[in-house]
Amino acid sequence: MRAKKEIGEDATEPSDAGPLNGLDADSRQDPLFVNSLGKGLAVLQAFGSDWDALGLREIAQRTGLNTSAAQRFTHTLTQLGFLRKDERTRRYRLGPRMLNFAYSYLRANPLYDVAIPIVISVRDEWQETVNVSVLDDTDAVVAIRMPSQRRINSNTAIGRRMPAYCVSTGRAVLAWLPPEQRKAVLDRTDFVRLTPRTTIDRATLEACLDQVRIDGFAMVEEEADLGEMAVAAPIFDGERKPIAALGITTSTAYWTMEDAREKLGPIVMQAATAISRSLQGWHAF
Amino acid sequence: MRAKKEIGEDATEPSDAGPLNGLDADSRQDPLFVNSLGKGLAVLQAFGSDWDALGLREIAQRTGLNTSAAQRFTHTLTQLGFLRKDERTRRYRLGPRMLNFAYSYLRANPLYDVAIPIVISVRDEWQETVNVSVLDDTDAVVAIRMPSQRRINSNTAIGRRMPAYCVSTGRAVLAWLPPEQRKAVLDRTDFVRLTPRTTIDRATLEACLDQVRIDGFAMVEEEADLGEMAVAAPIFDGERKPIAALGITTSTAYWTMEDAREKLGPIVMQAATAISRSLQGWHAF
DNA sequence: ACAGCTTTATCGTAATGCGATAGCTTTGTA
DNA sequence: TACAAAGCTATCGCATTACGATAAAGCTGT
Repeated sequence: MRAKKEIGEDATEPSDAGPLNGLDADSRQDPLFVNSLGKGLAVLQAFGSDWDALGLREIAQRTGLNTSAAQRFTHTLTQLGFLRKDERTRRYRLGPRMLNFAYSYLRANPLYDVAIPIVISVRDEWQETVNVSVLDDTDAVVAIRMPSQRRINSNTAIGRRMPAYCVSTGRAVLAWLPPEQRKAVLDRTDFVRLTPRTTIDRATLEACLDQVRIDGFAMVEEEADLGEMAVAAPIFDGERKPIAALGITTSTAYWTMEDAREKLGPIVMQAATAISRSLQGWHAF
Repeated sequence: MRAKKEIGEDATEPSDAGPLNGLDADSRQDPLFVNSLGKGLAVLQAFGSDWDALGLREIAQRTGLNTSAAQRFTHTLTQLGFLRKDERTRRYRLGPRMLNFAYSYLRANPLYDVAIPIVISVRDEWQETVNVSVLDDTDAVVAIRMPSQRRINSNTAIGRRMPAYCVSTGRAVLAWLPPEQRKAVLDRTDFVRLTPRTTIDRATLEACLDQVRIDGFAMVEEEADLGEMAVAAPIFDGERKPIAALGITTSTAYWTMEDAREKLGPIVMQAATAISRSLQGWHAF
């Protein structure tokens, strides 16, 4: 009975195998993969943006775990302080300890220290929302965000993930990726039309990225959120790898494309360049 | 009973069964606690604020795991995208996915949406660093931070944790906790002298908290960081439980205590009150 | 090139997590 | 108020899963 189902090798086994219905595709044939850890993290990720707390049953449903497993994992996470439990309603919420991870990430990354003062001064000078996003595979993830007074899109916060192809910061990084990497990322990308103006045609996008390289910065108008436009320029690490981008997000109500191109383009380029300069000697991966 | 037999009906098993009794040794008393999850999260938390990536051996050392375990957990976390591995140096770093957790936490909490516009307007009007911290047991954890231009303490970022007793936001919350809760928290607190001016005497602190209640806000000067002073007022949930505080942090070079008390005190009180007002109907736990 | 150290791969073992189930608490409805 | 339904908690035997020792393979530096 040991056997461990080595894929198609179990002629001796009485044809059971089948309905093990492993919930996680990755669990099956990777002997180094610790399933319990994956499940536990899945529980944490089950907490979406809902304002109400989750009951055990709902957590189980969202993660695909059975009640017993959900019970064990919520219990463990509560003990460790990552979840909080309302003893009265018996529901769970994420605890402030979840912020620890962001802190560790930001502090362990020179990008944060270097970019913060620059982001702030650009924001204050132009009174527009400024952010720095890093590329994570096919997504652009907001790492720093300083909202302006007039346009506070509060559904954006640190950690927000958007498909790179349709946001300015994402495109700024994509444009400077080595060709084969750009191709690889776009191959993995799932092109979805987020607004009527989203570019979902691969060829169009590639042409756009080429133009971005010529311009030195990326511009996007209403391709991710209606009413928003953004301008972004790439940030490079010490090996000239594009790892992030600094972007200004504003409203189509305040700027025309032409104005933005003319005025904000040079601003983001300069700011991003200043950050890259301070990142000499840093190797990201 | 005996379910689980759907898979591979093996009656052949001689039912020897191991005596799993006894032998608890030092294993955890808690049968619901999933050790693997705890260890995996310990690995994530092993990444401190160092800028250099960690090798397997160092991770093992920091977490107290042996090499094999560290290997499994780093592997798993890398697969899941939480760690990144430099294939050349074979070292690990936290990946941007770590920011997901912060995003979920912030978005799932009405405090964030409500506080952001207020924090921004206070910051812009006074040109001082404004933040909102939530109480997590004995710690105050920064949840929102808008640094001013003139004082950018970049070693503070979202998620920074400070002992509640020595920071203004922490004291503002402690002061309004119900007496028995305040006592319980302080009982658990480890009083450490962070600067020469830190209050570490319990009685002095309690008197200070009582005064905070009278004043309506907390003031702290150089008790956590030299050269810094801060003023903070409590934020309440719908059940009038103090859950967080809004604070202004500034430099002793710009303000005297008297000026700050007179001018900033009312500001933070008003801002915090406005936030609390919008939090009616919200029950935190 | 060799020695020392770190990382990767392998594998037998038993401890750990699994999941069914029964008892208990809360919520909803008449 | 009582009853039913749903959700949560506690328990337990079993086998799957994680454990950790070890050997092989890669680096690093003298």
